[in-house]
Amino acid sequence: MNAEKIPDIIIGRLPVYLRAIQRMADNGIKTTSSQELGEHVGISAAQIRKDISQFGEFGKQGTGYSISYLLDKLKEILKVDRKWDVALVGAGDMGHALARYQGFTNRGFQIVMIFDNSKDKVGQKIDNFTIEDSEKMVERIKSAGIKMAMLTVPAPAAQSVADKLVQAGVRAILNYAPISLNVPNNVKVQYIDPATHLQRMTYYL
Amino acid sequence: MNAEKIPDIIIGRLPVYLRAIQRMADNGIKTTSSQELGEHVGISAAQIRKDISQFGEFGKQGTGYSISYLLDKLKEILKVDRKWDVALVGAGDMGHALARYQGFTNRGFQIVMIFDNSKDKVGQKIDNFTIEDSEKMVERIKSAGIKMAMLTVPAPAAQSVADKLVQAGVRAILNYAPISLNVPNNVKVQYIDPATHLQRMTYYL
DNA sequence: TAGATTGTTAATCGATTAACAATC
DNA sequence: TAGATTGTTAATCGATTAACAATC
Repeated sequence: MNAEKIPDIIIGRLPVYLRAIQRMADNGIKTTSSQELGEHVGISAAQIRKDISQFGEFGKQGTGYSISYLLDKLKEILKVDRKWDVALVGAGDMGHALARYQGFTNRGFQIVMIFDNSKDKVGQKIDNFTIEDSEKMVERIKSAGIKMAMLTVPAPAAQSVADKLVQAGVRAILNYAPISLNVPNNVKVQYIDPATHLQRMTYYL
Repeated sequence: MNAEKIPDIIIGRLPVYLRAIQRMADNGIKTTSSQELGEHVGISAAQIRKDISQFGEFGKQGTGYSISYLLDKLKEILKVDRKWDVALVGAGDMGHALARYQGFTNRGFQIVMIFDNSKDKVGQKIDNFTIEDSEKMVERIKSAGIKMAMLTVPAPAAQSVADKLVQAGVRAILNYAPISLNVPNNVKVQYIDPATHLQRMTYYL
């Protein structure tokens, strides 16, 4: 493991490699090469080798990478060799879809709390979860030591909820609200805004 | 308008600028500066000026940018000064959430068809939409001339559905399935995979 | 006018690619 | 061994930043 700072852009590609390697593992494949992996994810073989080699020598000349070994290493690097508790804020349609999404559990995450500020929704159930009152959010997150949250509230509420999440000790926010969030440097935000993503493609049509 | 090729990375930032400018317009603000806009979106003022100036001289020295003018120009550049028809494939929880999402219509998009391959779901309604049979998808999309699609099918089905979308003439796919898609060069794909996005942040925790 | 802010240039910084010795 | 493929270096390419003349 290298002590120098790894660029964000490399960290951003690792989950894509991990996803592809996991899929190969699920298909019973035992080894792969930077070339083959590159074809799967649409990235050059040279870049994949360079990215991976930032963290150690995980391959073997002549034969490539052991899938199970690389899988373990990538999970370890990304710290998804454990399961992170995640709070979900906003129990609208998108919140419901995420609460019921089956794809988190194999990939290092589990939703453990759902909040909403509507008195109608508080107390209702989504599968096994009971929607809790946003008023108790800071306290609940803080005492549970939760570091990650997903934000599916309307845009006008998003910044003030984000502020509360930060106050509660959350360090990583997956933001579904269509607005840029202002957070301290030590807090990470990832944005998912379907309209923004669509707008990144229309230019080329 | 500049004839040279604009880098993808710049095109990718424009929707973020557009979103912020739209918000300022909604708040009744009339002008802004590269500095102010930069603070809102977390990008340096120099970069914003450079990005915008690729497409023309939209600002005024001393006073900055007219919000309404910049709004119009950004929409025009991104081709969201019109409304794009979008097909939605996969009527699971995520498909339902997108079908009911209110955030597309002001931003240049409208879902016009929803497909699923489950015989149970075909014929059911989501708000005003009737879920259609995937078997008719290629024909329906082709005859309607639809160029954009959102993919919310399970990962194992995603590639084959993407192939059909391409065959139907779709040129832009917003892919919610947790898998890298293989498409021709003239087809754009954007990826939304919440687990991948979360995994981009755990490294820093 | 004086102050503010653009658009743009040049310098810096960072990322990607090509190439190949090392070696499995 | 011969063939394949890594890890790494150096070269190239591209993106960001700093600085400032132009000008509103």
